[in-house]
Amino acid sequence: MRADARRNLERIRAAASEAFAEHGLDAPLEDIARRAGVSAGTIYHRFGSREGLMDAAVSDIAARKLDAAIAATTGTTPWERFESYVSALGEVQAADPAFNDVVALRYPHAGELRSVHERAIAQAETLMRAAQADGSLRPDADPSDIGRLIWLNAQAIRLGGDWWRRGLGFFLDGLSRTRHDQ
Amino acid sequence: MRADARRNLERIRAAASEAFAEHGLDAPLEDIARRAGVSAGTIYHRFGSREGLMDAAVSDIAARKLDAAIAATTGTTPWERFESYVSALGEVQAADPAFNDVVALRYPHAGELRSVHERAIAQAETLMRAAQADGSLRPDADPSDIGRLIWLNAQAIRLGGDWWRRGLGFFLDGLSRTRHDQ
DNA sequence: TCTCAAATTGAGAGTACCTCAAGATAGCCT
DNA sequence: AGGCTATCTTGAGGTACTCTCAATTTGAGA
Repeated sequence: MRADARRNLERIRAAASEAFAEHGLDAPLEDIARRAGVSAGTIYHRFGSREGLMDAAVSDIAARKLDAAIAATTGTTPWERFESYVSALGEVQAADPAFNDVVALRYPHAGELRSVHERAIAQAETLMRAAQADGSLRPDADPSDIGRLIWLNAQAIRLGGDWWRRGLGFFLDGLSRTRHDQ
Repeated sequence: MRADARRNLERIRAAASEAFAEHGLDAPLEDIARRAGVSAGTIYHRFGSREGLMDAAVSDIAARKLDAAIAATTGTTPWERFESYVSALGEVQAADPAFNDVVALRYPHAGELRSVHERAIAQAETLMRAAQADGSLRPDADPSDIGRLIWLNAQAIRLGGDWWRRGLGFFLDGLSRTRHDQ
């Protein structure tokens, strides 16, 4: 790759990271092109598509943020770990609109982002199964439910504000085993 | 109003009702104009804005559907009535994308639609307070939570499929008092 | 310095929103 | 019946965005 091309590639990547972090993955490519001092055509030439740019600009950061959420998971019981992970993930989502869009799989054709999404869900499924085996999570919940719950939580986060924490709380209470013992 | 104008108005209203019912309130106005055999400009001249058209084409139907959901509410206990209403509303939302958009307040500037939305939420709040007074709904839930819960449920319905019923079930279980007695 | 592969541009086609000046016409009035 | 005008409709045009591609510019090796 020519030196000027490499330079532009980096500037585009940097501009895209900023724009996506500020406005989520919907940020107009024309804005990104302007910030990078190139024309929109250059972005398509380099990255092929909007999804290609997102993969290049966001997937590393997103993967690291997911790792951070996994690492932030605490708790002594399986249920606590499950709850802790989903909440920690939500906090990261709330702090970064682009990451929230990744978790919500807003752009399913961005392959790298899709991997991050899938890993986020898989982690939740693992913790969910453990909590279920332990008896602290209702047995009639299916692991496939957790992907949808996380998607829904992403929508609540998109709403803005803090309410999502309450909403998630209700959801988690609904998933817990306790009330079904009756 | 001139006879030709009245004729066009009716055709536009009919085309809009159809298009909105099929595709939700996002249906392109240009499609509606084509179906009605007029140009898009005519719609703006008549209805002022997209919101004006939605009010004219959808609010009556939406109000009637809301009435039907309220009427479909059954149950002997306050909790049952609350649960029944939210579910019945969801069924109507799932059957009509435009009504779902009304409930979700996708277009807050459409005044008539906003009224329907507000009435839908107010009804839920009333039933919620009754269930709370009765002790069957957790006391730390706030009536303002129900508007958000219904909004979230509308997003789940927009996802498509049947899953929303499960999601709503988890939510309602989370709202119920039982597990908090411990 | 010359050359050409690589890189970039910007115009253009497509989608949708909304506006407005100009042209078409319904229907009252004579 | 025919003319007049207020009413109505049109379609082109501006905005914002996506994506493509032919034409042009430029880096850097020979």
